[in-house]
Amino acid sequence: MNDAAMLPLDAETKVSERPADHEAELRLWLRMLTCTTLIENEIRQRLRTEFDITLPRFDLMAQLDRAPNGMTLGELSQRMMVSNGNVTGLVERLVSLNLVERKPAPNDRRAMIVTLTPDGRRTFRSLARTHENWVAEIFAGLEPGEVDTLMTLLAKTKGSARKAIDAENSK
Amino acid sequence: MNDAAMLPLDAETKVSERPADHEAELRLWLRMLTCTTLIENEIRQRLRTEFDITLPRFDLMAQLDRAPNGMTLGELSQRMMVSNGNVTGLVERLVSLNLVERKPAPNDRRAMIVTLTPDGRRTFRSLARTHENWVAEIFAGLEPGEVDTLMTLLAKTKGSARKAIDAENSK
DNA sequence: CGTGATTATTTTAAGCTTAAAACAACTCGG
DNA sequence: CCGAGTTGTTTTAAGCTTAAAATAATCACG
Repeated sequence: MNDAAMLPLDAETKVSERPADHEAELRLWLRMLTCTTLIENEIRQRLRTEFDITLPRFDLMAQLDRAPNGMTLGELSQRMMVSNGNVTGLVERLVSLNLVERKPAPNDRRAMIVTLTPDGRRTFRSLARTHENWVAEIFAGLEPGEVDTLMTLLAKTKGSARKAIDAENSK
Repeated sequence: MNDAAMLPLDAETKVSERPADHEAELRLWLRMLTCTTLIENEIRQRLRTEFDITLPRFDLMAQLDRAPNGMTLGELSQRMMVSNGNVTGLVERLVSLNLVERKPAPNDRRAMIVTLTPDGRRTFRSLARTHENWVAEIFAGLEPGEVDTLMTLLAKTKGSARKAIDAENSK
């Protein structure tokens, strides 16, 4: 079945040097990406057509909603997994819509603290309720047990990925 | 524990109208997104620093590599799940690098067929080998059985999402 | 045939995103 | 206390991405 199984591999041969025998992982990655993109595109489109807001703006507001005292731009960038400059621009646009506020941090003159405005919080909470229902509908075909299994396996995947990334970064 | 459990819900109340009792699905979606973004960012960065190519260009070439006779721009756009205009631009840039070729379709004067150039195919195949090893390392922490389970559950998730999307689109 | 709807692509404007460089403020060891 | 290195943010240039409108060719069907 598997080409690799037929090769007389030295026990010391590193995974990364073996010829193409990682199809299962590659197919898994592609499926994961397809699945995520499919859902993400749908949510993006619904946010736009039903609420006239972009997905990145929604995501940024979601982060702030969980942080009662606001967050610095750097924290936002880390949690959203996007670059610093990206957050600068997003915040600017949200400030101009009066959905978030940006004020200097009390203890560090370099940092800015971003918070939702009352209007922003009200708006986000309303969007979030609908958004949660969309997600529920999208995942409605899974049994509760399957949801749990996916949670666990994705947590494990994340751990595995982190490990590979850290190994690469410490080279 | 759950606010919703304390409300006197009518048995007829639709799922989509109940207050927030879909936390499990929402958390699953966020974890899926985090996991995918983590891996995607890493692959994007490696492609850039090690091969000086962007992820979208790599993805486009990957599609073409699987289609010996090339594909139209529309097919590319559908398979990559991006807009038509996006593909137009990507192909232009890849043509200017001599990695892909664009020629009129024989049977339809509206359509253009895109193929890898010999140079493009050689380049892609080389990148793809390394890419596959990266993916294998990233998923190395999963047992083969776990990979299978994930494949199955993601397929089911995709089906569930498709169903929800189609339902929405046919309204 | 001809015409109205559909399909394939490109164009446009706006916004998103990154990497890298620049700048300012902070930290800490000498 | 001061300078080197670090950290937080912004700026820049390039590329990615979308939605919507425009163009052009095909198709269906009366």
